[in-house]
Amino acid sequence: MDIQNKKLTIQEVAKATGLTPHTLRYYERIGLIHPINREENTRRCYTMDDVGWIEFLLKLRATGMSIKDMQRYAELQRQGDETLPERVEMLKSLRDKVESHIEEMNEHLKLIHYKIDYYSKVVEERELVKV
Amino acid sequence: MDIQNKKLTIQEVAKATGLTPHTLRYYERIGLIHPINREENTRRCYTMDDVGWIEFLLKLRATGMSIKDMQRYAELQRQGDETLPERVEMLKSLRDKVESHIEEMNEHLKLIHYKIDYYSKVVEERELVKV
DNA sequence: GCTTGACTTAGAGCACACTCTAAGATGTAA
DNA sequence: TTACATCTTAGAGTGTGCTCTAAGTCAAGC
Repeated sequence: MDIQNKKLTIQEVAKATGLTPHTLRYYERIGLIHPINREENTRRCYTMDDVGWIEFLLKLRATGMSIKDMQRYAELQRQGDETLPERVEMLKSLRDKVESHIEEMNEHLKLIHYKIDYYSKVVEERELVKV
Repeated sequence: MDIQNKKLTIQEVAKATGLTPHTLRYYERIGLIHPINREENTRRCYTMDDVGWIEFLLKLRATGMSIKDMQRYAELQRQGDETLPERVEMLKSLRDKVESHIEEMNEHLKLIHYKIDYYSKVVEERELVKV
């Protein structure tokens, strides 16, 4: 069988994505994932495309996008190419948010470095006094 | 009155820090802030030092430190200089977490940039076909 | 003196994002 | 065939971090 057409069980997708079967069904229920095909029986049969989409979702999630916004994005995706401009706008807004978040983290990092250095020196001096 | 010794009401601290009075009381209740002095009556009287501590807390929070860890840090801070080594360890662990978080965000940012470019080109081509 | 508004507390309620339970159906191995 | 694991659903429960409510006290302005 073509590896691209390989069908996967919910367990296999869970293992591949790091999500639990519970969470995969939850994401489908709330519309983050389109209704997965059921082949032969009532059980879900995922494709590699589905896994790709879930991995993209996880990246959106990791950047701090809310479920609400991911639902909107998923809905647009299902509506087809007509919605590309709106999706680009969403991605641009996300890009700006992530960029300013990174800037903020870099600022906080400076303070953390400063505190580590300063406190380390104080500890050193206290050690010297003891000896 | 010396500006450093200026006493502040909960409203003033709320305005200065961006937290609400509710949240300020909550943070005190759970030990993120030491019990604030009550002068003349039962009402809280904050000092500039208190505001400085709260601002530091907000930076810890912004880096994703949990309330539980902030409680631990606050407790150590109140115990004095003996706990400096443990606080340095906490800060080092936070530094590592923030650094790898920033790295991850930069990776995600690349994908977002790529998608924006790719989709923008697709949209452009669709526009050309229409005209 | 009275109203208005800010303060106090303990504790309830909320939004988010899962995470799990219960009860039943179905597939797989011995 | 029997046992057991895994699947299904709807819906309840959980952890985190607030956020608000209720009921009462207090102080300042009209």
